[in-house]
Amino acid sequence: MCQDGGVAPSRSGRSQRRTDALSRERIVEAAVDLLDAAGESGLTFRVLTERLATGPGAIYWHVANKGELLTAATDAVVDAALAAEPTGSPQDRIRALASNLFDAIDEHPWVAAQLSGSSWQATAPRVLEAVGRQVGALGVPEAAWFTVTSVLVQYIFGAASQEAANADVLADRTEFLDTIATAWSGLDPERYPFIRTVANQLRDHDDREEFLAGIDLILSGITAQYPPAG
Amino acid sequence: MCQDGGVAPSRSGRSQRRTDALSRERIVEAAVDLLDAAGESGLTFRVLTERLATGPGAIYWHVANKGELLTAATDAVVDAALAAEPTGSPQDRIRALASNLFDAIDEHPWVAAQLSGSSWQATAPRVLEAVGRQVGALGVPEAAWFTVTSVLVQYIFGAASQEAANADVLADRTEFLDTIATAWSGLDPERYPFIRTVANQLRDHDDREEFLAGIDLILSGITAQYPPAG
DNA sequence: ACCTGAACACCGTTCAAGT
DNA sequence: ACCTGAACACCGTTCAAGT
Repeated sequence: MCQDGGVAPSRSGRSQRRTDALSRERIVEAAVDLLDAAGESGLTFRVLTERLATGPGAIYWHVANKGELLTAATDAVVDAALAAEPTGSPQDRIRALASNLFDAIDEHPWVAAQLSGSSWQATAPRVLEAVGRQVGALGVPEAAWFTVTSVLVQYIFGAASQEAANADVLADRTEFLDTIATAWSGLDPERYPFIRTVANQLRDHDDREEFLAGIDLILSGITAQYPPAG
Repeated sequence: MCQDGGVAPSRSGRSQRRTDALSRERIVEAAVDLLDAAGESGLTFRVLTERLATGPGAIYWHVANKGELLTAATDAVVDAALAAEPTGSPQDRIRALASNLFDAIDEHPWVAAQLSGSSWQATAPRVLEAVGRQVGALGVPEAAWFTVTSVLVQYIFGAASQEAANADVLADRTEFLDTIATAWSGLDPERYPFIRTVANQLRDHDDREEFLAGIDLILSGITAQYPPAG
């Protein structure tokens, strides 16, 4: 709880450790930990104050309210995912960016719900910037930059969100897919002919692979609609 | 409120048989109303019991907990959006389905957050079935049905969710876009060259049009990767 | 400036009791 | 079977008071 590990020798009998003074950064870090451990309902001010060994008022000094804390936590995760500069062809870079974002949401499933809420406002510019640059490099005409970039970003977060929705439900991946596939196989064939046909494809598919296949499909569409100048 | 002894013979306008008895259906209906009116935080058991003139225990008799209620409400909205059978070419039908889902989330923004949570489990089969049938009709080989359908559905919900995120923040659409565009124009040009270039495209864009352009882009990709048998 | 901690209004949920 | 309503544990947030 209050491990000190402090470098500074202090005149403390019962004084607060200055080394781990509370800060916005430390609060956000703890929030991410709690969210990772137990999902959105795992982040409460009581648990947070206990973890940080303070009172609620201390946290409110650094953070306006729970919403802002959630936004800051989301921001931290997305920023980390965008930190690595991708290399290679524009296509390769788009795949790498998409991969990193997908993995980040997979590891922090609570981010998905945030991004379809008001936290999106704060995060959008950085994500659009990172993807948009590569769209420009792809040779897409400037008039279509925004549209094309939006499609990619919306797909990335749509796919990652559904991945997160699944991750929420069951930890064991293959067992989970098996359960769903079996459930789907049992649906009324009159009403769900497509689902039944496809149930077995679900059984041994790889989410990440499927996701990247989707990126490639969209990249194909971009090339088809905006062929590289030649 | 208006407690109405039996089945009143109605004569004019919409005939609405009112029964006093509480029912799951009536509860879900009220929940959707509350969510529409004030978002996710607008749905509380207190407001709900008041609206339905009962106690919490009565609601718990019909519904297991708040989560189940939220899932049921989400289901109701999505089902309504899928109710209309689309007509025309497979492409037209996919556009129509996408439009209907987009509009449904635009009208009920709280649905977006639900679909990236556990409610997705319950809703997925119907959505996939509706879209998947058209993918089959498109001439896509069966081995790719699931992948292609997933891409479309993930894009639809990704785009709709971000639309919902925006809708949450401000009611007035054009004023909102203007605010964002202005904010974007003010970003550091060193770090956000793409965003700045694109800020003006944002100013007079139409969300729905943009969304449908995205659908067309993906349809292009499908045709490029799986050309119709000649 | 930064932090404490009791207090407040509100939340989802339960349950003995009524019909 | 269906409903009532008081009660419970917990939540985000505030604020007078301390350093």
